[in-house]
Amino acid sequence: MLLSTKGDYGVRALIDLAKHTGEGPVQRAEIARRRKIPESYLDHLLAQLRRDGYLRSTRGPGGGHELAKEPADITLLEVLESLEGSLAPMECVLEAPGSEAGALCGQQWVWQDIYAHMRQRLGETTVADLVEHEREHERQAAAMYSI
Amino acid sequence: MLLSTKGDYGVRALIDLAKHTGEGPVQRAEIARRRKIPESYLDHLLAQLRRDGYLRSTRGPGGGHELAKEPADITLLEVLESLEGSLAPMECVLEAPGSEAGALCGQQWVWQDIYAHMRQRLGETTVADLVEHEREHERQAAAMYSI
DNA sequence: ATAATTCACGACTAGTTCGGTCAAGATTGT
DNA sequence: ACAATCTTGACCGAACTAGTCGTGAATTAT
Repeated sequence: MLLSTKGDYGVRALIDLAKHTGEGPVQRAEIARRRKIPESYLDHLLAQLRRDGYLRSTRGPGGGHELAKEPADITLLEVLESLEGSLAPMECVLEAPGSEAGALCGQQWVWQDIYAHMRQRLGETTVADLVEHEREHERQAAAMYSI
Repeated sequence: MLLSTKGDYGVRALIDLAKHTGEGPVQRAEIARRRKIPESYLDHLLAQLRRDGYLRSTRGPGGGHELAKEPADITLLEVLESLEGSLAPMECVLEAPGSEAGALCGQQWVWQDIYAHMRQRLGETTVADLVEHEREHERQAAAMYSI
């Protein structure tokens, strides 16, 4: 797996926060319950996201977490790289294309192509898109149920 | 990283064998030296590739390893999945698109798209292509040197 | 003041994977 | 017999994963 649960859970949390913008701070426990994330683990991910400026937190009763940016201004690429580090699929894609290490690898050119496509897709997808997709999914589920 | 050194080294070994088809068995030590792979580690990778039918080995003096298939009939996809297991970039891409786990994930649709593209590219690239690319690289390097 | 609520931060842990090494054995050529 | 070569499995340290837990700090309600 390229992504660990960090990238999965962290994005889930951002989606949850994006869906509740303008309703005041959302508590960790709520996010954890709704998105099925162990609460004490979510802690670390929220801390990371806060350090990188994606959300701000307030303590005390009525406190919680809020997005610090517009959902449409947060790309999947930047969030995942914040949570997971580099998304390079293999070591040698990070080497220069003409380098000795790149040539020794033998599959560098294939993976650099795949990596570029991956970053393109992740870079053009925002948290707002993810929320929109989820809302669409909910509408379809509701329609099914009403039949 | 999605790929460990297994996928890297294993493919290097296949490229090396493909380049020496028709010259009789190639020894482990030769491959290890040319491709900069720890020999006793390469051992395991050759064993895996043999089990999956990509090469055959002969023991004793003059023994070594040979490809069991045409280089053009070995795709990068199958080799890497043999060496690394599933290349799924995250857990939820393996869930059904409409499932509960898929919906909970939130980014499933994006990654299924990326995964499909990745498999497409890897599936249409063969060991023969990798060898050809390497030969092209060598020609260019030789041209540079002759100036 | 003080109690209750909520986040903040770091220590700790069990389990797994990574990237190997090493030793003992099997097989074959000379 | 002996040397070259592959075969197999045991073993190992370091790093990473996916958490838990405890203490403390900030804020609000009473």
